[in-house]
Amino acid sequence: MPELPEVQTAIDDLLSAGLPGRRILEARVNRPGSVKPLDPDQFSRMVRGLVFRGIRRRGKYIIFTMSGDLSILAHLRMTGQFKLSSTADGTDPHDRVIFSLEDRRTLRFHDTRAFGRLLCTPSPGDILDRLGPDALDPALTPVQFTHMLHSRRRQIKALLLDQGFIAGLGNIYCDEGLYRAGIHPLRRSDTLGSGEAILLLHAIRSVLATALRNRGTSLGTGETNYMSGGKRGENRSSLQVYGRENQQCLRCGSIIKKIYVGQRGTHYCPVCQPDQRK
DNA sequence: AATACAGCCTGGACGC
DNA sequence: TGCGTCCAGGCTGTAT
Repeated sequence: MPELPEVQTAIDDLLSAGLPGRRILEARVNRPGSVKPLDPDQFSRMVRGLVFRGIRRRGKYIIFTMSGDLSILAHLRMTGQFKLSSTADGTDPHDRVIFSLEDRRTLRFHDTRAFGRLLCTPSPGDILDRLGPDALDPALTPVQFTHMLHSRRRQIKALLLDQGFIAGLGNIYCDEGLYRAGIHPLRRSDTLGSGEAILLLHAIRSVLATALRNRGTSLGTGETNYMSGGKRGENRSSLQVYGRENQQCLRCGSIIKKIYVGQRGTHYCPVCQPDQRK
């Protein structure tokens, strides 16, 4: 599932493949829903002739800075991937949007489950300004993070998943961060001591940094599996709780539990993350 | 303000 | 083997 490390890996791969500087000759939208709320013709007309200038990330959004003061915002959601091919390969039914580039390569937005979106806009801030600070933004200090947690009173796991609170975390790295910080996923955010809050931010960043080094987490195989640059991510072996329900905790040997928090599967160790709800 | 839940999708895992 | 059923996930919109 693309979360911050997977999105960053996708960006890094596009950068090293030399996407910046390339011009879009034409865009074909195979699935109208993938460019909503624009309609396919509108989208194609808008991006035709634009040149990729830069690629950045904010939370889980990819921001392609384009010529003409436009941006293309991409959200991969569950199964979105960008594929850059040197030739016009055979058609794939899951290539939702296909960009023909001036250098004869093709950039494909491949998305099995079709949850992902591409948006071309002059004002990406309309969307990005709704996000909280990026989890890896050094401007987010432990002290600020502590204040943020104390100003809300929600279950910590649900809060970390809220992109308007902090941007970039998804289900996997939330569970991993809470585990490493020893915090129960149902703890209310305003009951965390400042020591715990600081530990949590550090744990989250450490989990993300490891995942980034491993090029993200790929789980199963096949169509729904995360890949970038034609390669799987190697982070799965670094996961300590996610997907390990009914297995032993690697730290204390207790059995990892799975519960649901806000309709999301949530994995934790009942001993290492004691329930101290107030 | 927080929570719940449907809806968007479809491959893959599972049970029979 | 082949069918049916359920699940996974991020995010938005609506209702409570």
